[in-house]
Amino acid sequence: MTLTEVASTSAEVGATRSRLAKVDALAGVLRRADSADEVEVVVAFLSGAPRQGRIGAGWRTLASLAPSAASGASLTVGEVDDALTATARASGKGAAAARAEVLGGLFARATAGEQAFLRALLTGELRQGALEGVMLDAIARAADVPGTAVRRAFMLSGRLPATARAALDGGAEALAGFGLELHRPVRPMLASPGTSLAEAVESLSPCLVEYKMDGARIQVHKTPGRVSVYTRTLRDITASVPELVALVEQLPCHTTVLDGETLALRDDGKPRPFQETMSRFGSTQEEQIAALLLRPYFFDCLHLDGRDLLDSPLRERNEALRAAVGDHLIPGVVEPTQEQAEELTAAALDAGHEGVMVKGLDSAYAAGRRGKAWQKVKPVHTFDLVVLAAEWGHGRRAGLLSNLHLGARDPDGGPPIMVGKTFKGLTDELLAWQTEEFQKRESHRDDWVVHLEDQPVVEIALDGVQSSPRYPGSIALRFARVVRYRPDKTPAEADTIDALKALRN
DNA sequence: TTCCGACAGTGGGGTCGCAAT
DNA sequence: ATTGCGACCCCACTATCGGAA
Repeated sequence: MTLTEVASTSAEVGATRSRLAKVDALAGVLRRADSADEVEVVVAFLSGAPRQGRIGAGWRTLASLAPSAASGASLTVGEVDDALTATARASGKGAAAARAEVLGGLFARATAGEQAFLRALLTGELRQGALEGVMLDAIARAADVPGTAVRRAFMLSGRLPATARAALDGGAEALAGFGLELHRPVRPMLASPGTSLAEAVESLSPCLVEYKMDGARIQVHKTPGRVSVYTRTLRDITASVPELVALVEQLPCHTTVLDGETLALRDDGKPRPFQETMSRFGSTQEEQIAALLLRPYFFDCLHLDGRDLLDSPLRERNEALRAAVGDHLIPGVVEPTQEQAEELTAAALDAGHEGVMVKGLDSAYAAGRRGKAWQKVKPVHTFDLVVLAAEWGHGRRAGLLSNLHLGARDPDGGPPIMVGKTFKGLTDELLAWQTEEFQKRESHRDDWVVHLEDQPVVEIALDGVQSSPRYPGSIALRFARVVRYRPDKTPAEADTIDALKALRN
């Protein structure tokens, strides 16, 4: 199959807003693939995720290529796939030059339309309104099998191209062949935000409430003599977490798959800031690994000593979990009253954790989905801050002022101190309003930023603050989002940076 | 007819590894 | 030694489509 056909399909998918039409177009191109190998490549390209993963070249590298476009189309998807493999393989001294060489050659053979597609694909900005979810439906359509069968196979294999290959090659039977396999990670179940503790407990009852900790998600597979540890995105990090491996080896079970959170603690038992856990988590250096001990807190069990539990209700998985992990269980309470749920939440916050998770005890493990069966409840802090400037948006926000620069009041009377940015929480209406209003209040601008005088006050919700090497006040907001503008307030009435700093414990 | 689940898009801060300077 | 890029952790929220109620 030619790259042109894939690129034009992407354009076709991007041109319609109808999801059914997107699925039609994608299913069509999958049916026309010449081989099973080609199906994998086409699925990868049109879901925005090349099989090579990240290839070590981003927007900066691509911008430096700037070759002229070929006049005629000649590239096949197989050739492009080979070029990406060669690019990803480059390492060591001269790797950047080698990548530029390969990609430069590839781009020189591509037409203008093909270049645009490749550029979007490699920077992760396909913006065709179809990624994994829509592609799953397209695979089901192309192979004429139920969507649920495709979704399940994807959840278990974690790989979309391999799922598509099985569906188109062997149909429903091949898809049913995917099972939970030890040392092959499944996509983790995700949670959605809950409105309040009372509502979450009420709507999910009978439920389980447990601590929500501020660390990194881990999935652990154990068979006799072997332990593997994976991240939320299914990356294998076994080699960089030896203390977790050693600990799992000692657990009172032979074969298991566990889901949990890992983080580092202070000497007094309280959690270290997320930044410190991440520093340790991301490192592969031995001294760093020895310097800070990661601890696991398990909250789910997908397999125990020969028994698959994915489809079992949480109640049963929780019983298996308790048998499997000993005292490395995350603190929680089964079928609490509202009062007990509140007590647990207070205890979690008091211990320095983020909040709690509320989970329906009758629910199966719906991997890879952000369903309502798991809800997180965290306290929200709101502050009145000053808008210092705004940046022009991209994509569907092109031509609109989007990303706000936020400042806190200086208690000593100086100019506001920048503490972060946000683009979240803005409706189309608000985007349109601020684009017009801010240009009236403009003091000056550069390429991407419009700076304001007569700065408006905006109410911002946030999860907390963290220390920052970037901002002048040495703190930055975590997960800031707009609640509403406060035209009734002046910058002199905004919250101070000291009030924000008080959030740090 | 209305409601709501699922999806994609739009980006935020921080840290690490690695190669180039 | 420092800097910049790329990758990957954590994450909230809105708009939209189309099936469910």
